[in-house]
Amino acid sequence: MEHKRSDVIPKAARVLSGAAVMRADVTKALARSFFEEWARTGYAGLSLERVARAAGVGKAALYRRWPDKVSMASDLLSQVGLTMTDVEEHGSLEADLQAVLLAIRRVLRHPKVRRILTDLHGEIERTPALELAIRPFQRARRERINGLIDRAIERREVSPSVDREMAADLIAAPLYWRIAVLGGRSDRAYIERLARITGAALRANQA
Amino acid sequence: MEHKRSDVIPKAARVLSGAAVMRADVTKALARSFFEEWARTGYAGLSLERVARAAGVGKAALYRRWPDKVSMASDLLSQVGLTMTDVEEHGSLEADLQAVLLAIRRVLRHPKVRRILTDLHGEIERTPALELAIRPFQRARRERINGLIDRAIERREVSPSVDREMAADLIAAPLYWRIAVLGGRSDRAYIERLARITGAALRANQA
DNA sequence: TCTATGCGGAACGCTACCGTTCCAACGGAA
DNA sequence: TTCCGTTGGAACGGTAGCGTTCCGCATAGA
Repeated sequence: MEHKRSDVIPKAARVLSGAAVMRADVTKALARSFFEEWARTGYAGLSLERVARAAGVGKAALYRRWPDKVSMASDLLSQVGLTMTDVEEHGSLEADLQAVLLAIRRVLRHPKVRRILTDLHGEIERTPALELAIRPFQRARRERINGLIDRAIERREVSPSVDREMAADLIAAPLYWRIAVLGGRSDRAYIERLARITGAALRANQA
Repeated sequence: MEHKRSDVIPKAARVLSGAAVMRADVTKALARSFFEEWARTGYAGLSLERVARAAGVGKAALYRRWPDKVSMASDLLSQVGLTMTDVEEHGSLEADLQAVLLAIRRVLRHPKVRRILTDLHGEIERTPALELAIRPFQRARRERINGLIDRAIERREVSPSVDREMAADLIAAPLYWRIAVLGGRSDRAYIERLARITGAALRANQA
């Protein structure tokens, strides 16, 4: 937060120094090993000493970049690319839904992402600073779903008085529950049917 | 598992001993403080030393009952009452749904339950033994939903070829997501609308 | 009353992580 | 080529939990 990387290494240092800048490969190795350890041990069990060791890096190099665990987590999370390029328009509510569900599944399929995400959801109540770090992700998902609903309203597939908040819950929750919480499978047929049924729910969703 | 309380204190000891049995009030204090600490620090950060201290009890008293953390957690979880008395029949699919949703909300409203549950879902991937301990709860929820669907089929409200697995996901997930993951509210109106919309989804759910 | 056992409390040795500090060595910009 | 900050590595004192062991006391059944 107040100790982002840019604070630790003021620009002046890069410009004025007649010598080395912090090595990008070391930073990358630390970030990689941070998420690796997070998935393995959970946030609470995460040891910065082990992170540095696993990265093949001295502890000093880590503490020179981030002052503590929560700053490191927030900073790294905020740098994860929001690969939200798709503004899908697939012709119908069900087709749009299926595209969104497939996108969610694509993310939740990575075991590391799945573990970090469930762990994060439990940890946020204990470490509120982490909530700020995932706000952008929540907003991104929300906007994506809002776009989907806007198009459905234009097509007169759902009522303009639809409850968007509930719609967001209806779309994201069942798949998250199935994959991340229950550890279950979700093949193509499951996604297709879930899209169809969620579509029916949204058509019935009006204030 | 292999170290349940009944193993640690064989019946013979109670019968043959000319003296004291382990005190129930101490056991109860330990159980209480175990869940308290769990909600506060998370499973990974849970220290048995702190549990004993908070219970006003010596560490020896704790280790005399359970050999380690995971045994204690499994044993205590298995003793939590499954308050599943209600076999609700409320006349319609939507009314039954609303009753189930209200029951779920009643559980998730307790902050301690909510914290332990989200923490548990994250921890299970790391500590598979915990999964066995919550199987009974999952089964109970599943049977409850199965009963609801059976009645809906009898009333010809949903197709007999309904996908029960998906139905279970559709019913439980959105409310869990909203309350436990997002930390959001869920007033009476929300529950009523969610019941109505979920009903529409189930009516559309057929193979 | 006698007696066996659980009781709280304290201490044991061990391991691990924190956050800091020092060092000699390396390497890129001027 | 010079020079200066980053590098990996090691060590620091401090905190904390684990799982065990030992006390002297309290207690409840025979």
